[in-house]
Amino acid sequence: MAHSHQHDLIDLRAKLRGKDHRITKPREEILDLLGKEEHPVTAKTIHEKLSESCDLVTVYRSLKMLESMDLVKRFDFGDNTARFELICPDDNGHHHHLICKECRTVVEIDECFDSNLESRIAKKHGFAEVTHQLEFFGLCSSCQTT
Amino acid sequence: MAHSHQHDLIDLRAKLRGKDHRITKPREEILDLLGKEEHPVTAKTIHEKLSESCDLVTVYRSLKMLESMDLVKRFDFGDNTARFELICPDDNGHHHHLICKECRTVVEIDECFDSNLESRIAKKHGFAEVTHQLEFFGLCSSCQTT
DNA sequence: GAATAAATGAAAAAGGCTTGCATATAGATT
DNA sequence: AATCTATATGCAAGCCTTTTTCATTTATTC
Ligand SMILES: [Mn+2]
Ligand SMILES: [Mn+2]
Ligand SMILES: [Zn+2]
Ligand SMILES: [Zn+2]
Repeated sequence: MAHSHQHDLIDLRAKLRGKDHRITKPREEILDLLGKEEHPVTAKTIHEKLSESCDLVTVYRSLKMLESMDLVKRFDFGDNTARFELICPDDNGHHHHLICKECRTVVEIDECFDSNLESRIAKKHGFAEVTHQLEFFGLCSSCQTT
Repeated sequence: MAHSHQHDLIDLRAKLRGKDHRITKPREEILDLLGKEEHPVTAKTIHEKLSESCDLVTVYRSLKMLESMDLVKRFDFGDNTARFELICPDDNGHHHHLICKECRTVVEIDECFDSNLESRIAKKHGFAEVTHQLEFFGLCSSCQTT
């Protein structure tokens, strides 16, 4: 844990260098915190979990910056609240979720549709750099028994 | 146009009857207006386009009601603003969009991935009534030349 | 036409997120 | 280690979408 954190920080320094971006306590701690989360979390949740507290505005600004550096990815579960997840190298941030409409339980999904669909759509409409946002919604086993 | 509107209204009456829901001018006109749109529109846009104006709150309330009756579907293009589209019978409201990250141009997409993916995911995690939200984002041909 | 349950308007507020500006601090320079 | 400078932060204010409250109006039933 301590080591992987150390590693993250080295990576972070490398990524931020030359961009005139600084390593600050809030940014460190936000990354650290995100590294421990299993699912996307809201800015508010992050703010509440910070041990060395900072302003909520700083959390928003940090997240925006980390997102722009491709260290963090933003997800949208359809409740008017952005959620953030650390981008991990194996899926490069590209994965999806299954969310219970009732209790809001989240399951990480590692499957995706065939990429041909996306490239076909891109080509058909002359679009470039096409990506997608895909989330599944349903009723988890507990919530079905109502 | 006039006829299809008439038809919509008959449908509407049928659907609302028995639910203690009433046919009102704002609801009629919102449905009428949505029937003319090619892409999802925001509550604000709808409000601005209403000829017989009503309060924006009424637009929100009407949309929520129409959504709950499965007459209208809500979409999320990732800009913190809900967009609404009339559910048309041929796709039953299930379709997706391709949105230009730059100019926000919207293309209606009628393709989707194989439904096996969804049922596999549902089964694997014990979820029921699983649906999905899928939107594509990219750069349209005009916006690529930057 | 009267009764009644639902819908509306108006004002206020909630909630997420952003902006402006003065102050503090990271990282570079000496 | 002290200094410098651009970047980051805190705080207050504001923006924007959406919701809530409550008195009034209106659609539908009888
Ligand atoms: Mn995830
Ligand atoms: Mn559409
Ligand atoms: Zn559930
Ligand atoms: Zn474009």
